[in-house]
Amino acid sequence: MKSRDIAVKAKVSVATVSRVLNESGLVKRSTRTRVLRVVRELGYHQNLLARNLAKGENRCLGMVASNLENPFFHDILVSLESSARMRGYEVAVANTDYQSSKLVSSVRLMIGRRIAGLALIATETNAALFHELEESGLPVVVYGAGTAAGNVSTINTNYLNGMHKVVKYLRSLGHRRLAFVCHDMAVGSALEQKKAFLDVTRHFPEVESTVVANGDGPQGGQQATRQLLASGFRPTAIISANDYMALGVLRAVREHGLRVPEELSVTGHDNITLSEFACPPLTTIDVPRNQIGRMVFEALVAEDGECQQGGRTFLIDPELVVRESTGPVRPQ
Amino acid sequence: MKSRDIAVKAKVSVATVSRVLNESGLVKRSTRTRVLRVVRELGYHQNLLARNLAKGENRCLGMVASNLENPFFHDILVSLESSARMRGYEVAVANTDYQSSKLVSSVRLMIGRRIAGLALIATETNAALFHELEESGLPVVVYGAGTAAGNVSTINTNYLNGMHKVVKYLRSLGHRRLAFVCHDMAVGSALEQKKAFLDVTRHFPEVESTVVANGDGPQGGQQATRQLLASGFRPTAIISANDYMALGVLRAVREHGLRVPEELSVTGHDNITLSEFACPPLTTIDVPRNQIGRMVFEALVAEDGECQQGGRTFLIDPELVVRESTGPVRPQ
DNA sequence: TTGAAAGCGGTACCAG
DNA sequence: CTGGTACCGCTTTCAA
Repeated sequence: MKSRDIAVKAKVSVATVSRVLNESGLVKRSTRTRVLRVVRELGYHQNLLARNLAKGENRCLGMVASNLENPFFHDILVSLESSARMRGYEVAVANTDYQSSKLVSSVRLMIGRRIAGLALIATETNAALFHELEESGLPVVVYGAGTAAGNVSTINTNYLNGMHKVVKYLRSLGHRRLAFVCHDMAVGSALEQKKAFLDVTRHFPEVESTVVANGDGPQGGQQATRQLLASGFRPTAIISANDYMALGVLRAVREHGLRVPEELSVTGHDNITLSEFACPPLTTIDVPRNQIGRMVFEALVAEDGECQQGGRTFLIDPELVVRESTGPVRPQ
Repeated sequence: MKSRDIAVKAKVSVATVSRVLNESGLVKRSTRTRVLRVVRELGYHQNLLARNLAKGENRCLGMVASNLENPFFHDILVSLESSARMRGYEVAVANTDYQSSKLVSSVRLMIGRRIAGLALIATETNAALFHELEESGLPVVVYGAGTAAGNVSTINTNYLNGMHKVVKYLRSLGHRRLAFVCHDMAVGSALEQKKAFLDVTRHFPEVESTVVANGDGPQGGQQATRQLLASGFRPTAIISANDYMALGVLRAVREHGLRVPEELSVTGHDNITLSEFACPPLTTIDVPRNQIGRMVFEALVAEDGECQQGGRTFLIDPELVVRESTGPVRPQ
């Protein structure tokens, strides 16, 4: 079914059909209703491929994320979608599962689709791809990596600051043996976060620390923690790279027979909704996903609806949220 | 940038460029490499809008779900994506947030995109839309609602059976006062599930029961449970419509000062990954999302890669998974 | 092995 | 207000 069919049945030209469907140009009321009736009768749906090709624009943004299963990424998507929807854009998503190859193929696919802007909310990176993106002129915003330039904007969380708040807080509770549980991806924002932990602990010479890594998610957190608790190092507090992993950390700690926070404190990062439903509710670092989603949209689409030009830089300063998974060190 | 540009720079025709990019037709080795070099040099990406328009096919499936934040839906998406990818398809997703209006607009958008098949994994329904879909001839598969016919297949979970297993199990532990916590959407699969609860409890005349509803997710489960515990009815076991809500149920029970399972048993439904990380780990009904994802793909795309024709029916018989959130009733 | 040209289903400009 | 028509960028015969 094509606009021609509608045109014939409604005894008008395709141009007119196009006009009524796009509410562009003037059309006599009677012809408009006639066309619309035929459209309804025939159950016609415009071919958006043709439409976008002809118009040369595609009001669609792309977002590629490392792991949409992690509510952190998902929340950003939801927020971005809502901003986008409000301005007549839709957003196409792709998951990379932390694989660089999927990152590349997803991005290529999106470029092929002629999206109006691209959000890279991924932990992993790919230098060649980034270069390609810079060349392309496509508005791009990347979270947690790289530097703003030309068409690419960046949004970063101040991990150093967040980590400092956590460690200072734990120190105030008397903790001196800290463990950091993080992803095993030694790139992008995961790396930043790990560096932040190392940097901050260095400033507290009395603190002993260790790092243990595994996959993202509860299972990853659980595995890493099992490993940690079996290692001989006996932390009084575990700092998790994100809340989603922390869920697994809590489980592993419990299964080891340790009570939280009486015998071991645990902190998360991101303040996802689930962190409040953890047991006990997680002390964490709040990273405002809503705000990030809005920033992404702003970075990609200018006020006037045109594509954004200059590369902008956004920095997020996260806050500490104290709940029940942390407490003072008790003498053994 | 267009294929014309490549053609000019490589001193060939656009037809040839098309041939090498699609590996269709024969091309002399030397020209092929020349074209590919130019493509790389110029960082050219095919315009997929034009390509799909010209080819008249779009190897892309659509999935619209009620709430991708609920890991149940998300797992189905992941599974479908993996099946699709293996056969050269991609999948476009849309979220409806349980709103019928979003359902309709998302589906229309997908039809406009000329997707090859559509999966409706949504709780809510819309009669007019379903009718429209039947007319369209587009391969459709719907989860948890409607009946197979023509181009539409259905996948259903045998809620009755699952519910029977749960109630029988709880009865064997001595429970006689049961509460069912579910979504407040009185349509589609949510309705089926509620009916299943009502039907099954009717078969156990000694059982007292009540139903309380709220939004999906932990907050919904929490709210509903607060309401329940304040109502005066004092259940010995709470059956949650899904694990994601159950997370909130557990929290509300805990915050009410009741211990699970000693003072109150809780069950979930779906067996999402998180159910194992709940505190205590949830007794639940396993609904195999992987299998559902594969079924969806099978229902949409035939073996030979053609569109599927006949409407098929799949029925899933879920299993009980006993963990630590349920226990025998203790004398008060 | 390659090129020319007719679509694919729309949009948008120009006449009338 | 409405119709005719030249594209949009790519695929696919048909000839050469």
